[in-house]
Amino acid sequence: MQGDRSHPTAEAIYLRVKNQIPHISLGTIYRNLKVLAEQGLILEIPVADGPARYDFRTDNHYHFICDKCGHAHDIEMPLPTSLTQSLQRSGYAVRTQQILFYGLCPNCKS
Amino acid sequence: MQGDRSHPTAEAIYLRVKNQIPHISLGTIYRNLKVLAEQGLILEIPVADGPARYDFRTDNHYHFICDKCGHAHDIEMPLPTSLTQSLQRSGYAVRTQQILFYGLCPNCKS
DNA sequence: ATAGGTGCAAAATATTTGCTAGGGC
DNA sequence: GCCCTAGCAAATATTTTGCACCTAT
Repeated sequence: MQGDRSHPTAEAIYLRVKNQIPHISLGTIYRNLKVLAEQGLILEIPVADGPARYDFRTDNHYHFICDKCGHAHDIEMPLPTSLTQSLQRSGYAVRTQQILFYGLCPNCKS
Repeated sequence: MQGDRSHPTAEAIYLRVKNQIPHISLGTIYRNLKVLAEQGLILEIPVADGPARYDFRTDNHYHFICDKCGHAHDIEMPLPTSLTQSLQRSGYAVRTQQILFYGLCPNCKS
């Protein structure tokens, strides 16, 4: 699962895990995802008009949510650390950040 | 409402509007917020662990959600347009973007 | 009269929780 | 046995929707 780049919803994870552990329940999935997210081991991505996505990558990167296919793409671009630094100078303690783009992905655009 | 900087939830907006229009319903609030957001006239901000916030500013800016007080602060920093441009060069059609920081705000940090 | 927007309430969706029970030490 | 975690189902939270009605054109 660590190598997963598909940003699945809790539901999708549930279905997948169920193949391995047929009696697992959705509640358990949510419970564990929440704990993992609190620990900072995974990333919870709340999305407009839909269930949250989960990301198993914890290195800083962006996401692009396609309006049409709904797929969440990883965007490989370096984070401008200047933003975080600037915030910290202003007295904010940044725990995590999230940069989200919405629009049409290359596939759906054409 | 246009000058509002408090990033209210639909519920908060409902309560406020109800002062003016006592018989308004929450469903109508949601309905109208959704339309406005689709038109790009307001911004819908999905938040982890809570209801979406709405922002009446449409100029590009960031938000900082405090883990403790839950308040959404406006962060006044210029958007690096290079990111969007880079995405567009890669074939993405960017409709809107959203940069969200989570952590402790200056008030709650101390 | 017709179109568009609304109230109301039910439905749909998403997530959390209480409680009981089972597995590992 | 004790503790931790899970299953299950109910509860909660959030958002959307159907439908009848009202109002302005």
